Amino acid sequence: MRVAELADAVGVRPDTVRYYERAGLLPPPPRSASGYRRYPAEAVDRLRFVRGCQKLGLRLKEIADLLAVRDTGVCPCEPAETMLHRHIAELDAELARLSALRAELVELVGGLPSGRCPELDQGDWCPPEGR
Amino acid sequence: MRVAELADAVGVRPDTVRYYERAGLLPPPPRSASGYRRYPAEAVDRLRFVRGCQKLGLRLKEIADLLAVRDTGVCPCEPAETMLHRHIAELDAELARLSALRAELVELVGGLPSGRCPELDQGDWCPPEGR
DNA sequence: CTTGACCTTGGAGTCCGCTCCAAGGTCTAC
DNA sequence: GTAGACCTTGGAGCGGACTCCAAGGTCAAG
Repeated sequence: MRVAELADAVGVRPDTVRYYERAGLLPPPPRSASGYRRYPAEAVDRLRFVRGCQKLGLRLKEIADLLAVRDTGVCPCEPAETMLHRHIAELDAELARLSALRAELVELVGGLPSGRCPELDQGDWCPPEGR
Repeated sequence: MRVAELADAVGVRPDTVRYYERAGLLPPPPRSASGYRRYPAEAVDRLRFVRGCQKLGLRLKEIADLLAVRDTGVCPCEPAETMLHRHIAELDAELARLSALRAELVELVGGLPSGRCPELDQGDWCPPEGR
């Protein structure tokens, strides 16, 4: 299959497929006589693996590491587990941060219409009045 | 005050202050005879306003918009309220997304050690076995 | 045989908020 | 008067994952 066919099969753009190749996620495929990339059917699986991992929040570098293990013929479950545990911890931290931020924003806008402009901990909302 | 003094007063780097100036968040200050930036005391307030807004998750462009209103002498509460409401909605969406992702990861790692490698919705975890 | 859709490449641009650099000038304390 | 800490500028680099470009080559349909 050509690059656009592979891309279509997984719902990405041809540029993205070529980018993954440059990034080392997809092996350079064989070429037709005229230099076109000709992908074997397994390329679809591999590309789907990449997209699946991305949906889980893994970065391309991490996916590349998993694929490197997978390419030795070993299931990358073990490194994946460590990786996913770390990601869960990161998510927890991010969720806590965003929740706290949300609470702060809600409190702030809750006070806004009531009358006077608030002051942030630092920095006046209102312009200095002619001082 | 000099740029490093202003920066120290608010806990940022001199480069950041100059960056904010280039970005239109801080007005170009008067210069000393030798070309050094000489900030008036009010610059501290303005810089603190910027950092306070950033802590709330506003982007520099948005802060610039608020400051543009503030610079007309009007309190930017009204645009800020609209902006903050939008940010709360964005936070809600992001919190929902991350929560769902976390649940998915937890489910996935929960099943991992039990025995066999899972398959993602798309893309095998395990390498193709000699097919 | 022409049209138009595909393909190739390397490199640049995007967003965001810095952060760092080099090469030069200035200011302060001793 | 000199060391060393500051200041100036424009521009590049970073991270992350693309996305787009130009200039050229290829291929299938009509």
